[in-house]
Amino acid sequence: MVQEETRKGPWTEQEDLQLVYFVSLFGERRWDFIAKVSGLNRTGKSCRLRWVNYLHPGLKRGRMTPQEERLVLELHSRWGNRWSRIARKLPGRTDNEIKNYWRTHMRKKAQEKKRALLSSSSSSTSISSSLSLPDNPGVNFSPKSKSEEGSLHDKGSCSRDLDLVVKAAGEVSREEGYSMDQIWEEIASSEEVSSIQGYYKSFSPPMIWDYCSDSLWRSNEEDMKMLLLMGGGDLVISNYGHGRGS
DNA sequence: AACCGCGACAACCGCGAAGCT
DNA sequence: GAGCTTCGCGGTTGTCGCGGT
Repeated sequence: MVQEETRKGPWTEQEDLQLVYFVSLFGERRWDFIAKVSGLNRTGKSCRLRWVNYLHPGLKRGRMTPQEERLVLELHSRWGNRWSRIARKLPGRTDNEIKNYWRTHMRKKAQEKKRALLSSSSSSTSISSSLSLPDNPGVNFSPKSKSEEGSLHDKGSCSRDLDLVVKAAGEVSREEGYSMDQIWEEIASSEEVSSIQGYYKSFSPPMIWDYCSDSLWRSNEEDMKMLLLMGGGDLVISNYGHGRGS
């Protein structure tokens, strides 16, 4: 038995096309089955992810709007890292997208706070010693990349409540180590208190995510088959957008 | 022009829950 | 009820493009 190795990495347009077609035939379930019969050399898991995060009709692409940003902050302060739950309240956005946004956004905030803290307490060594500066390797900030270590040269603006939270976080971290995520959580919850009150009450978007999945797609099924037969994949995929710069 | 830092996004992995036999 | 399979979630890593130096 010579089994081809399962493909990993970026999806090609052809793979997207195949996946879209087979999901249209069999629906959004039995991903292992779809992976098998489609001839895609992918795991069911990978197929599902690709569909949910990229190929699903009705996905919004592009930057988050200010409303969406506020809603993410609000919901995160309520539910924590329940990304899928948060995503259900943002039609067209995926949990992955929100998660990525959150990490980027909060990382930036945390870095700004760290810098603010350092500049405001340069005379005191107690707080700066709690942060994971290059010369303080013992503290659990666990940066995954150079970018997370933060540059000391940039300037950032910030609010008072954030200062308090990060200061408090610094106190704790001195005691026993404190993860970046925990600090971000604190930052977010303080932001929510200061700036987002009442927003959620006035914003309750329709849950199109809940009903768009099958019905929307099915209307295109015949078109899809035609395009496959005609070799018109480029057209279809361009409608979904494909990777960067589409 | 080359390099670097950073943001944005895609994709993988591990684990637990849910569903099925 | 046990064992197995499938699915979904959250965390993490990798890659690419862009702007600044």
